[in-house]
Amino acid sequence: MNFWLVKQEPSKYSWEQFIKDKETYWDGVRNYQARNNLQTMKKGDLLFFYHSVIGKEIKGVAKVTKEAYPDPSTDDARWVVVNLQPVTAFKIPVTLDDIKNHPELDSIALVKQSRLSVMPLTKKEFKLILNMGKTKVAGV
DNA sequence: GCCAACGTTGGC
DNA sequence: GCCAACGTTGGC
Repeated sequence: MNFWLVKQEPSKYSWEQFIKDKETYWDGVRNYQARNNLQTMKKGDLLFFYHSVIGKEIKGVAKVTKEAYPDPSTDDARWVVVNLQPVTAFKIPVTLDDIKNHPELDSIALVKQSRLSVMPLTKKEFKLILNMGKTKVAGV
């Protein structure tokens, strides 16, 4: 299993909306590096959902329910989406500051590559952040 | 194929 | 709301 972090501005698509929808496809990625990460995702992989710009915090955990397929929001064959379902909300949101202040997390892509919207995490990093959110997920 | 111009993202 | 960083585009 692989671990990921995806970003979205809550004014565009929020965690709260995601919970209401129960499932969504992650569209609008128009960056090759992010796209390549989407294509690498496997069903059952776990992701953190991060709110950029407003909040700047990780809100919860989601899982991949369908692997990459062509983005229905464009005719351009280069872009893909995956389907995601919410798994659990964090008891405590983990902020960008929390991550920057953690010695083992201050060099992850979220901090170093602020414009990348889909990025991989190691299992160790995933566990650390999960603990900071006071949240548990089966199998991690 | 280089690189200047431009557009977008996202932290501040 | 500003602007730095960075990715993309297009002229040469």
